Amino acid sequence: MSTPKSHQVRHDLLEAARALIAERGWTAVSTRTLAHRAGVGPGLVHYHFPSLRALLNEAALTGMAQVIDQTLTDLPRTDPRQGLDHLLGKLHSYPPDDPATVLFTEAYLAATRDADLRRGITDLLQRLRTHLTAWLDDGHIADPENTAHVLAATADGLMLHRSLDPHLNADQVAPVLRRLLNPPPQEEQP
Amino acid sequence: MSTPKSHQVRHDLLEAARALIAERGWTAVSTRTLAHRAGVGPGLVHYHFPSLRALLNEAALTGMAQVIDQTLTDLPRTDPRQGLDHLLGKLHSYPPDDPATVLFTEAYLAATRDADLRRGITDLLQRLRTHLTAWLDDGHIADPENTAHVLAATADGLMLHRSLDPHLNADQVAPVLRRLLNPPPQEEQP
DNA sequence: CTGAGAATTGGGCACTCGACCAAGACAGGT
DNA sequence: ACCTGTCTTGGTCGAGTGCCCAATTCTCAG
Repeated sequence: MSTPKSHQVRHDLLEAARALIAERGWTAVSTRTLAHRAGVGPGLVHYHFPSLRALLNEAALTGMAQVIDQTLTDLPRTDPRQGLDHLLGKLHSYPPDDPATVLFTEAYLAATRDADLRRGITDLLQRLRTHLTAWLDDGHIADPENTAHVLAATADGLMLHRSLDPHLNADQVAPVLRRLLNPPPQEEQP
Repeated sequence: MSTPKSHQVRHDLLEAARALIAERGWTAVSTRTLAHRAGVGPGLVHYHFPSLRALLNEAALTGMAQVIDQTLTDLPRTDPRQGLDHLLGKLHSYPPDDPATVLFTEAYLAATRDADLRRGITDLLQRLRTHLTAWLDDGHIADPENTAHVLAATADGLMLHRSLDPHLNADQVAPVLRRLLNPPPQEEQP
Protein backbone atom coordinates (compact mmCIF):
# COMPACT_ATOMS: atom_id res chain seq x y z
CA MET A 1 0.00 0.00 0.00
CA SER A 2 2.90 2.36 -0.58
CA THR A 3 5.35 3.07 -3.30
CA PRO A 4 8.29 3.68 -1.02
CA LYS A 5 9.58 7.01 -2.19
CA SER A 6 6.93 8.60 -4.33
CA HIS A 7 4.51 8.87 -1.46
CA GLN A 8 6.84 10.94 0.67
CA VAL A 9 4.96 14.11 -0.25
CA ARG A 10 1.68 12.47 0.62
CA HIS A 11 3.06 11.67 4.04
CA ASP A 12 4.40 15.20 4.49
CA LEU A 13 1.01 16.66 3.60
CA LEU A 14 -0.75 14.48 6.15
CA GLU A 15 1.73 15.43 8.83
CA ALA A 16 1.48 19.13 8.03
CA ALA A 17 -2.31 18.80 8.18
CA ARG A 18 -2.17 17.29 11.66
CA ALA A 19 0.05 20.12 12.88
CA LEU A 20 -2.10 22.83 11.34
CA ILE A 21 -5.36 21.37 12.62
CA ALA A 22 -3.97 21.57 16.13
CA GLU A 23 -2.47 25.03 15.68
CA ARG A 24 -5.18 26.92 13.84
CA GLY A 25 -8.24 24.69 13.86
CA TRP A 26 -9.85 22.29 11.42
CA THR A 27 -11.55 24.88 9.20
CA ALA A 28 -8.54 27.19 9.12
CA VAL A 29 -6.44 24.69 7.18
CA SER A 30 -6.38 25.84 3.56
CA THR A 31 -4.79 24.19 0.56
CA ARG A 32 -2.20 26.95 0.36
CA THR A 33 -1.13 27.09 3.99
CA LEU A 34 -1.02 23.30 3.98
CA ALA A 35 1.18 23.08 0.90
CA HIS A 36 3.43 25.84 2.21
CA ARG A 37 3.89 24.05 5.53
CA ALA A 38 4.71 20.80 3.71
CA GLY A 39 7.15 22.66 1.47
CA VAL A 40 5.42 21.86 -1.82
CA GLY A 41 3.40 23.70 -4.43
CA PRO A 42 -0.27 24.45 -3.84
CA GLY A 43 -1.42 22.26 -6.70
CA LEU A 44 -0.11 19.06 -5.15
CA VAL A 45 -2.86 18.84 -2.59
CA HIS A 46 -5.45 17.96 -5.22
CA TYR A 47 -3.04 15.71 -7.06
CA HIS A 48 -2.55 13.34 -4.13
CA PHE A 49 -6.03 13.71 -2.61
CA PRO A 50 -9.48 14.02 -4.15
CA SER A 51 -10.33 16.95 -1.89
CA LEU A 52 -9.08 18.92 1.06
CA ARG A 53 -11.77 17.39 3.23
CA ALA A 54 -10.59 13.88 2.39
CA LEU A 55 -7.03 14.86 3.24
CA LEU A 56 -8.03 16.26 6.63
CA ASN A 57 -10.15 13.22 7.46
CA GLU A 58 -7.33 10.81 6.62
CA ALA A 59 -4.81 12.91 8.52
CA ALA A 60 -6.96 13.03 11.63
CA LEU A 61 -7.95 9.36 11.61
CA THR A 62 -4.42 8.06 11.11
CA GLY A 63 -3.08 10.44 13.74
CA MET A 64 -5.71 9.43 16.26
CA ALA A 65 -5.21 5.73 15.55
CA GLN A 66 -1.50 6.18 16.17
CA VAL A 67 -2.06 7.75 19.59
CA ILE A 68 -4.65 5.15 20.56
CA ASP A 69 -2.49 2.22 19.48
CA GLN A 70 0.49 3.49 21.41
CA THR A 71 -1.63 4.02 24.51
CA LEU A 72 -3.13 0.56 24.24
CA THR A 73 0.20 -1.20 23.88
CA ASP A 74 1.36 0.50 27.08
CA LEU A 75 -1.68 -0.61 29.07
CA PRO A 76 -1.48 -4.39 29.52
CA ARG A 77 1.76 -4.19 31.49
CA THR A 78 0.07 -2.93 34.61
CA ASP A 79 -3.04 -3.79 36.56
CA PRO A 80 -5.94 -1.36 36.10
CA ARG A 81 -5.47 0.69 39.26
CA GLN A 82 -1.79 1.35 38.68
CA GLY A 83 -2.46 1.86 35.00
CA LEU A 84 -4.99 4.57 35.73
CA ASP A 85 -2.38 6.57 37.59
CA HIS A 86 0.03 6.00 34.74
CA LEU A 87 -2.52 7.31 32.24
CA LEU A 88 -3.27 10.35 34.38
CA GLY A 89 0.42 11.08 34.71
CA LYS A 90 0.91 11.07 30.97
CA LEU A 91 -2.20 13.18 30.49
CA HIS A 92 -0.83 15.83 32.78
CA SER A 93 2.71 15.69 31.45
CA TYR A 94 1.52 17.13 28.17
CA PRO A 95 0.96 20.87 27.90
CA PRO A 96 -2.69 21.95 27.77
CA ASP A 97 -2.36 22.73 24.09
CA ASP A 98 -0.71 19.45 23.23
CA PRO A 99 -1.20 18.92 19.47
CA ALA A 100 -2.45 15.35 19.82
CA THR A 101 -4.99 16.44 22.42
CA VAL A 102 -6.35 19.29 20.33
CA LEU A 103 -6.45 17.05 17.27
CA PHE A 104 -8.87 14.72 19.03
CA THR A 105 -11.28 17.48 19.99
CA GLU A 106 -11.10 19.10 16.58
CA ALA A 107 -11.86 15.77 14.94
CA TYR A 108 -14.76 15.04 17.28
CA LEU A 109 -16.33 18.35 16.43
CA ALA A 110 -15.69 18.10 12.69
CA ALA A 111 -17.27 14.64 12.77
CA THR A 112 -20.52 16.28 13.87
CA ARG A 113 -20.94 17.51 10.31
CA ASP A 114 -19.09 14.89 8.22
CA ALA A 115 -20.58 11.41 7.95
CA ASP A 116 -17.39 9.76 6.67
CA LEU A 117 -15.28 11.14 9.47
CA ARG A 118 -17.93 10.20 12.00
CA ARG A 119 -17.87 6.60 10.82
CA GLY A 120 -14.10 6.47 11.11
CA ILE A 121 -14.08 7.90 14.62
CA THR A 122 -16.87 5.61 15.73
CA ASP A 123 -14.79 2.62 14.64
CA LEU A 124 -11.77 4.01 16.45
CA LEU A 125 -13.75 4.52 19.66
CA GLN A 126 -15.14 1.01 19.47
CA ARG A 127 -11.68 -0.47 19.15
CA LEU A 128 -10.49 1.62 22.08
CA ARG A 129 -13.49 0.57 24.13
CA THR A 130 -12.97 -3.12 23.38
CA HIS A 131 -9.36 -3.05 24.50
CA LEU A 132 -10.14 -0.95 27.57
CA THR A 133 -12.84 -3.40 28.54
CA ALA A 134 -10.49 -6.36 28.27
CA TRP A 135 -7.89 -4.48 30.28
CA LEU A 136 -10.35 -3.68 33.05
CA ASP A 137 -11.77 -7.21 33.15
CA ASP A 138 -9.60 -8.59 35.95
CA GLY A 139 -12.49 -9.90 38.03
CA HIS A 140 -12.23 -7.13 40.61
CA ILE A 141 -13.99 -4.40 38.65
CA ALA A 142 -17.70 -4.49 38.12
CA ASP A 143 -19.18 -3.93 34.66
CA PRO A 144 -15.92 -3.45 32.76
CA GLU A 145 -17.69 -2.49 29.57
CA ASN A 146 -19.53 0.56 30.87
CA THR A 147 -16.60 1.43 33.08
CA ALA A 148 -14.53 1.64 29.91
CA HIS A 149 -17.15 3.92 28.42
CA VAL A 150 -17.02 6.31 31.33
CA LEU A 151 -13.24 6.21 31.51
CA ALA A 152 -12.86 7.13 27.85
CA ALA A 153 -15.39 9.93 28.11
CA THR A 154 -13.86 11.28 31.31
CA ALA A 155 -10.40 11.31 29.78
CA ASP A 156 -11.64 13.38 26.85
CA GLY A 157 -13.60 15.67 29.17
CA LEU A 158 -10.59 16.27 31.36
CA MET A 159 -8.49 17.09 28.30
CA LEU A 160 -11.13 19.63 27.28
CA HIS A 161 -11.35 21.24 30.69
CA ARG A 162 -7.61 21.20 31.28
CA SER A 163 -6.96 24.20 29.05
CA LEU A 164 -9.94 26.12 30.38
CA ASP A 165 -9.77 25.52 34.12
CA PRO A 166 -6.47 26.56 35.71
CA HIS A 167 -7.47 24.90 38.98
CA LEU A 168 -7.59 21.44 37.47
CA ASN A 169 -4.78 19.43 39.02
CA ALA A 170 -4.06 15.85 38.00
CA ASP A 171 -2.65 14.84 41.38
CA GLN A 172 -5.72 16.00 43.26
CA VAL A 173 -8.11 14.56 40.72
CA ALA A 174 -6.52 11.10 40.60
CA PRO A 175 -8.04 9.78 43.86
CA VAL A 176 -11.51 10.77 42.71
CA LEU A 177 -11.02 9.05 39.38
CA ARG A 178 -9.85 5.90 41.12
CA ARG A 179 -13.29 5.58 42.69
CA LEU A 180 -14.51 4.51 39.27
CA LEU A 181 -12.57 1.27 39.70
CA ASN A 182 -13.69 0.60 43.26
CA PRO A 183 -16.09 -2.23 43.99
CA PRO A 184 -19.61 -1.10 44.78
CA PRO A 185 -20.23 -0.67 48.51
CA GLN A 186 -22.13 -3.38 50.33
CA GLU A 187 -25.84 -2.99 49.91
CA GLU A 188 -27.42 -1.75 53.09
CA GLN A 189 -29.69 -4.57 54.10
CA PRO A 190 -31.98 -3.86 57.06
CA MET B 1 -27.98 48.47 29.93
CA SER B 2 -30.73 48.28 27.36
CA THR B 3 -32.90 50.67 25.47
CA PRO B 4 -36.02 48.55 25.60
CA LYS B 5 -37.04 48.32 21.98
CA SER B 6 -34.05 49.40 19.96
CA HIS B 7 -32.00 46.45 21.09
CA GLN B 8 -34.42 43.90 19.74
CA VAL B 9 -32.24 43.41 16.66
CA ARG B 10 -29.21 42.93 18.88
CA HIS B 11 -31.05 40.20 20.71
CA ASP B 12 -32.17 38.55 17.47
CA LEU B 13 -28.62 38.54 16.16
CA LEU B 14 -27.32 36.86 19.31
CA GLU B 15 -30.02 34.23 19.14
CA ALA B 16 -29.43 33.57 15.45
CA ALA B 17 -25.73 33.23 16.22
CA ARG B 18 -26.36 30.58 18.87
CA ALA B 19 -28.51 28.58 16.48
CA LEU B 20 -26.03 28.82 13.61
CA ILE B 21 -23.03 27.91 15.79
CA ALA B 22 -24.80 24.70 16.74
CA GLU B 23 -26.01 23.95 13.23
CA ARG B 24 -22.98 24.74 11.08
CA GLY B 25 -20.10 25.28 13.46
CA TRP B 26 -18.38 28.31 14.96
CA THR B 27 -16.25 29.21 11.94
CA ALA B 28 -19.07 28.70 9.45
CA VAL B 29 -21.09 31.59 10.85
CA SER B 30 -20.67 34.50 8.46
CA THR B 31 -22.03 38.02 8.71
CA ARG B 32 -24.35 37.39 5.79
CA THR B 33 -25.85 34.07 6.90
CA LEU B 34 -26.21 35.53 10.38
CA ALA B 35 -28.02 38.65 9.21
CA HIS B 36 -30.22 36.60 6.91
CA ARG B 37 -31.20 34.25 9.73
CA ALA B 38 -32.01 37.21 11.98
CA GLY B 39 -34.04 38.81 9.18
CA VAL B 40 -31.98 41.99 8.89
CA GLY B 41 -29.54 43.53 6.44
CA PRO B 42 -25.92 42.37 6.36
CA GLY B 43 -24.58 45.72 7.46
CA LEU B 44 -26.31 45.64 10.83
CA VAL B 45 -23.90 43.12 12.28
CA HIS B 46 -21.08 45.64 12.38
CA TYR B 47 -23.38 48.39 13.55
CA HIS B 48 -24.38 46.62 16.76
CA PHE B 49 -21.11 44.79 17.34
CA PRO B 50 -17.49 45.80 16.83
CA SER B 51 -16.71 42.55 15.04
CA LEU B 52 -18.18 39.18 14.19
CA ARG B 53 -15.85 37.55 16.70
CA ALA B 54 -17.18 39.75 19.50
CA LEU B 55 -20.74 38.88 18.55
CA LEU B 56 -20.03 35.14 18.61
CA ASN B 57 -18.24 35.35 21.95
CA GLU B 58 -21.09 37.25 23.57
CA ALA B 59 -23.67 34.92 22.07
CA ALA B 60 -21.88 31.82 23.31
CA LEU B 61 -21.14 33.13 26.80
CA THR B 62 -24.66 34.35 27.46
CA GLY B 63 -26.12 31.14 26.08
CA MET B 64 -23.85 28.96 28.19
CA ALA B 65 -24.51 31.02 31.31
CA GLN B 66 -28.21 30.56 30.75
CA VAL B 67 -27.93 26.77 30.57
CA ILE B 68 -25.64 26.63 33.59
CA ASP B 69 -27.86 28.85 35.72
CA GLN B 70 -30.92 26.82 34.91
CA THR B 71 -29.13 23.58 35.73
CA LEU B 72 -27.84 24.98 39.02
CA THR B 73 -31.22 26.18 40.17
CA ASP B 74 -32.60 22.68 39.61
CA LEU B 75 -29.86 21.00 41.64
CA PRO B 76 -30.38 21.96 45.28
CA ARG B 77 -33.76 20.26 45.45
CA THR B 78 -32.31 16.78 45.61
CA ASP B 79 -29.49 15.08 47.44
CA PRO B 80 -26.41 14.41 45.31
CA ARG B 81 -27.06 10.75 44.52
CA GLN B 82 -30.59 11.30 43.32
CA GLY B 83 -29.54 14.48 41.58
CA LEU B 84 -26.92 12.63 39.59
CA ASP B 85 -29.56 10.36 38.12
CA HIS B 86 -31.68 13.39 37.38
CA LEU B 87 -28.80 15.04 35.54
CA LEU B 88 -28.08 11.89 33.57
CA GLY B 89 -31.71 11.59 32.61
CA LYS B 90 -31.81 15.10 31.23
CA LEU B 91 -28.52 14.56 29.44
CA HIS B 92 -29.91 11.55 27.65
CA SER B 93 -33.31 13.08 26.95
CA TYR B 94 -31.71 15.53 24.57
CA PRO B 95 -30.88 14.37 21.06
CA PRO B 96 -27.17 13.87 20.36
CA ASP B 97 -27.09 17.03 18.28
CA ASP B 98 -28.87 19.13 20.88
CA PRO B 99 -28.05 22.78 20.10
CA ALA B 100 -27.09 23.68 23.67
CA THR B 101 -24.76 20.68 23.84
CA VAL B 102 -23.01 21.47 20.59
CA LEU B 103 -22.73 25.13 21.58
CA PHE B 104 -20.67 24.18 24.62
CA THR B 105 -18.22 22.09 22.65
CA GLU B 106 -17.92 24.65 19.90
CA ALA B 107 -17.21 27.35 22.46
CA TYR B 108 -14.61 25.22 24.28
CA LEU B 109 -12.76 24.68 21.05
CA ALA B 110 -13.00 28.28 19.89
CA ALA B 111 -11.65 29.35 23.28
CA THR B 112 -8.44 27.49 22.48
CA ARG B 113 -7.57 30.30 20.09
CA ASP B 114 -9.34 33.33 21.60
CA ALA B 115 -8.07 34.76 24.87
CA ASP B 116 -11.20 36.80 25.62
CA LEU B 117 -13.51 33.86 25.13
CA ARG B 118 -11.21 31.66 27.18
CA ARG B 119 -11.39 34.09 30.10
CA GLY B 120 -15.16 34.15 29.93
CA ILE B 121 -15.48 30.38 29.86
CA THR B 122 -12.98 29.98 32.67
CA ASP B 123 -15.11 32.25 34.84
CA LEU B 124 -18.21 30.29 33.90
CA LEU B 125 -16.56 26.98 34.78
CA GLN B 126 -15.39 28.33 38.12
CA ARG B 127 -18.88 29.42 39.02
CA LEU B 128 -20.23 26.03 38.00
CA ARG B 129 -17.54 24.29 40.02
CA THR B 130 -18.22 26.38 43.12
CA HIS B 131 -21.92 25.57 43.09
CA LEU B 132 -21.33 21.90 42.32
CA THR B 133 -18.90 21.69 45.21
CA ALA B 134 -21.40 23.18 47.63
CA TRP B 135 -24.07 20.82 46.33
CA LEU B 136 -21.84 17.77 46.83
CA ASP B 137 -20.71 18.86 50.28
CA ASP B 138 -23.24 16.92 52.35
CA GLY B 139 -20.70 15.24 54.58
CA HIS B 140 -21.02 11.85 52.91
CA ILE B 141 -18.90 12.56 49.85
CA ALA B 142 -15.16 12.83 50.13
CA ASP B 143 -13.30 15.72 48.53
CA PRO B 144 -16.31 17.54 47.06
CA GLU B 145 -14.13 20.03 45.23
CA ASN B 146 -12.25 17.58 43.05
CA THR B 147 -15.32 15.42 42.73
CA ALA B 148 -17.03 18.42 41.18
CA HIS B 149 -14.11 18.80 38.82
CA VAL B 150 -14.38 15.23 37.61
CA LEU B 151 -18.16 15.37 37.39
CA ALA B 152 -18.10 18.47 35.19
CA ALA B 153 -15.42 17.02 32.94
CA THR B 154 -17.16 13.65 32.68
CA ALA B 155 -20.45 15.30 31.75
CA ASP B 156 -18.78 17.17 28.90
CA GLY B 157 -16.90 14.05 27.82
CA LEU B 158 -20.09 12.01 27.73
CA MET B 159 -21.78 14.70 25.65
CA LEU B 160 -18.89 14.55 23.20
CA HIS B 161 -18.91 10.75 22.95
CA ARG B 162 -22.67 10.49 22.82
CA SER B 163 -22.91 11.50 19.18
CA LEU B 164 -19.94 9.38 18.16
CA ASP B 165 -20.50 6.13 20.03
CA PRO B 166 -23.86 4.50 19.29
CA HIS B 167 -23.31 1.99 22.10
CA LEU B 168 -23.30 4.65 24.79
CA ASN B 169 -26.39 4.14 26.91
CA ALA B 170 -27.27 6.43 29.79
CA ASP B 171 -29.07 3.76 31.80
CA GLN B 172 -26.14 1.39 31.71
CA VAL B 173 -23.62 4.11 32.40
CA ALA B 174 -25.44 5.59 35.39
CA PRO B 175 -24.36 2.93 37.94
CA VAL B 176 -20.72 3.41 36.97
CA LEU B 177 -21.00 7.17 37.35
CA ARG B 178 -22.54 6.78 40.76
CA ARG B 179 -19.32 5.20 41.97
CA LEU B 180 -17.81 8.68 41.86
CA LEU B 181 -19.97 9.59 44.84
CA ASN B 182 -19.24 6.46 46.83
CA PRO B 183 -17.08 6.65 49.95
CA PRO B 184 -13.59 5.25 49.53
CA PRO B 185 -13.31 1.59 50.54
CA GLN B 186 -11.63 0.75 53.83
CA GLU B 187 -7.89 0.78 53.53
CA GLU B 188 -6.52 -2.73 53.52
CA GLN B 189 -4.27 -2.81 56.55
CA PRO B 190 -2.13 -5.93 56.86
C1' DC C 1 20.53 9.05 -24.80
C1' DT C 2 15.53 8.86 -25.60
C1' DG C 3 10.94 8.82 -24.74
C1' DA C 4 6.92 8.10 -21.70
C1' DG C 5 4.64 8.53 -17.63
C1' DA C 6 4.63 10.29 -13.05
C1' DA C 7 5.22 14.27 -10.24
C1' DT C 8 5.22 19.18 -9.58
C1' DT C 9 4.59 24.07 -10.47
C1' DG C 10 2.23 28.47 -10.46
C1' DG C 11 -1.51 30.86 -12.12
C1' DG C 12 -6.51 31.38 -13.04
C1' DC C 13 -11.59 30.87 -12.16
C1' DA C 14 -15.64 31.75 -9.70
C1' DC C 15 -16.80 32.37 -5.27
C1' DT C 16 -17.21 33.87 -0.18
C1' DC C 17 -15.34 36.29 3.48
C1' DG C 18 -15.15 40.49 7.22
C1' DA C 19 -15.27 45.11 7.29
C1' DC C 20 -16.70 49.43 5.72
C1' DC C 21 -19.61 53.24 3.95
C1' DA C 22 -22.63 56.46 1.45
C1' DA C 23 -27.40 56.81 1.24
C1' DG C 24 -31.92 56.40 2.80
C1' DA C 25 -35.74 55.34 6.46
C1' DC C 26 -37.71 56.45 10.61
C1' DA C 27 -38.48 58.15 15.01
C1' DG C 28 -39.57 62.08 18.39
C1' DG C 29 -39.10 66.80 19.94
C1' DT C 30 -39.74 71.65 18.69
C1' DA D 1 -43.65 71.53 8.85
C1' DC D 2 -38.65 70.71 9.93
C1' DC D 3 -34.47 69.20 11.91
C1' DT D 4 -31.55 65.64 14.57
C1' DG D 5 -29.79 61.56 15.75
C1' DT D 6 -30.60 56.60 15.69
C1' DC D 7 -31.20 52.75 12.88
C1' DT D 8 -31.11 50.15 8.52
C1' DT D 9 -30.00 49.06 3.77
C1' DG D 10 -27.44 47.25 -0.08
C1' DG D 11 -23.35 47.54 -2.29
C1' DT D 12 -18.09 47.67 -2.65
C1' DC D 13 -13.29 46.49 -1.40
C1' DG D 14 -9.26 43.65 -1.09
C1' DA D 15 -8.08 39.33 0.59
C1' DG D 16 -8.57 34.53 0.76
C1' DT D 17 -11.03 30.16 -0.55
C1' DG D 18 -11.30 25.12 -3.08
C1' DC D 19 -10.56 23.31 -7.20
C1' DC D 20 -8.71 22.93 -11.76
C1' DC D 21 -5.28 22.85 -15.56
C1' DA D 22 -1.63 23.88 -19.08
C1' DA D 23 3.07 23.81 -18.83
C1' DT D 24 7.32 22.25 -16.86
C1' DT D 25 10.45 19.17 -14.44
C1' DC D 26 11.78 14.80 -12.77
C1' DT D 27 12.50 9.65 -13.00
C1' DC D 28 13.63 5.64 -14.89
C1' DA D 29 12.92 1.63 -18.17
C1' DG D 30 14.45 0.53 -22.83
